[in-house]
Amino acid sequence: MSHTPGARQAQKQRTRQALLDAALGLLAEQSLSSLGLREVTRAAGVAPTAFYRHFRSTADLGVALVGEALDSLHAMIRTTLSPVDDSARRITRAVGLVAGHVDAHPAHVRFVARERHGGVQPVREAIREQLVRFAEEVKAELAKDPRSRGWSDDDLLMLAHLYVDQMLSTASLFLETPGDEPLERERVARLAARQLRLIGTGRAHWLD
Amino acid sequence: MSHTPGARQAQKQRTRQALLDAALGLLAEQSLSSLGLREVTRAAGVAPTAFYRHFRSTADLGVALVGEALDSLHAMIRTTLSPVDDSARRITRAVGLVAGHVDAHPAHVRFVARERHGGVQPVREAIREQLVRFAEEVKAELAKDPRSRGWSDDDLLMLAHLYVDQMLSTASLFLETPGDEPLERERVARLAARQLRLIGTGRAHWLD
DNA sequence: TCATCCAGTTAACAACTGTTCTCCCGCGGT
DNA sequence: ACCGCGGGAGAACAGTTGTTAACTGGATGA
Repeated sequence: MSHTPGARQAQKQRTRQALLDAALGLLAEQSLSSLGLREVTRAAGVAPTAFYRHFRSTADLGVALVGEALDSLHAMIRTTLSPVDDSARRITRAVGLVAGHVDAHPAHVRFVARERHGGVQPVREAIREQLVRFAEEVKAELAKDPRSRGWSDDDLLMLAHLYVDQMLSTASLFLETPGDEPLERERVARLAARQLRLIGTGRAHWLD
Repeated sequence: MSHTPGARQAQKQRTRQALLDAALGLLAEQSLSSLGLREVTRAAGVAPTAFYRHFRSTADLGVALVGEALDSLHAMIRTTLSPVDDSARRITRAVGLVAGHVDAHPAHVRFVARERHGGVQPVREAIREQLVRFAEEVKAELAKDPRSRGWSDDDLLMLAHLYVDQMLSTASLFLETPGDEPLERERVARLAARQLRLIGTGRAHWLD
């Protein structure tokens, strides 16, 4: 019907996205290593064999999901980053950003937390690689802070990893608390804020 | 009375242990949610139907594994606990204990790290419950320290959770570094030591 | 306009899964 | 010495799995 260039590839990427979305949905209640090829195609509404047009295996699909999930995390890290200091107001703002991201992309957060130590090696490596990149980005931002004067590169990277791990841990904690329990959410938020404050305190006196 | 040392029940627990060990071995390269009943019995050298004499499902077996794995972690936490202070010597000792435990029980560490956020809800809850118990134990030990004077119970628990998470993170990091790379191991050990030192520094100035 | 390409389909394969029933046989209590 | 309990084996069940092959039909490029 339409000779518009790209309608072909557009449809292909559409079903590819349908497969990714279907998989992400199914991964809410299982791990990637138990995700079946047919299961995914069934949920996506396509024939089993169509899967091979996009991915070699479910592990391959998992690696693609890592990119998707970490892209959304990337945006949050950026916004969480700029105000990295100990001011109580900014810490609570950072925790709020994490909470908001968990609300906006719960499946992505769950996927990363679950498969970071999961049973599929290529996916583990892909996640680790991305988290290292994040830590380096955080380190670069920390280096700009006047408070980092006198810090070695290694120590800055160490602190960056600590922040990244803490953020992921907090996100996973938010994920586990049901959304209809605002008082529990507040408890988690205050716990995370205090942990960030303690790390910040350690940072302030690191060179003593 | 059923206090009979019975060769009967002894054999039963023997095959039960064989199932647990076989499962733990298989879980080195996959997640619990993809672990098959027949797969386990095959590796254990028993008939598939024998499985039901001990567990209702693989998820049930997973919960049993949590107990086993966390028992071994428990012992390490205890020994790591007593010298919780900032002396560089004791920190490196604690890190060494973690490294030693990973060497002694790699499968247990891997299982806990993997299934803590894994796809089987009952197992996740069992792990979380045990980790909460650990944190409370750590908190109790921290409370004995004269340095904790003036700390609120909530803050002590917060710090305890931070220590537990940090220990698990370190253990998982050791697990991922191949054992035949002593220089990489040393790098991980020093990273963990510095992170502990930073937390300890924050602790020392918490009440400022 | 027409031949080509290629995402998606249908059909079929052997292999594997969890679960039920039936049977076996050695230990434990009497 | 006997019988019953119960851990384990064996066979069979209907479903599901990943993967290959041959096919269809609409978009694509000359």
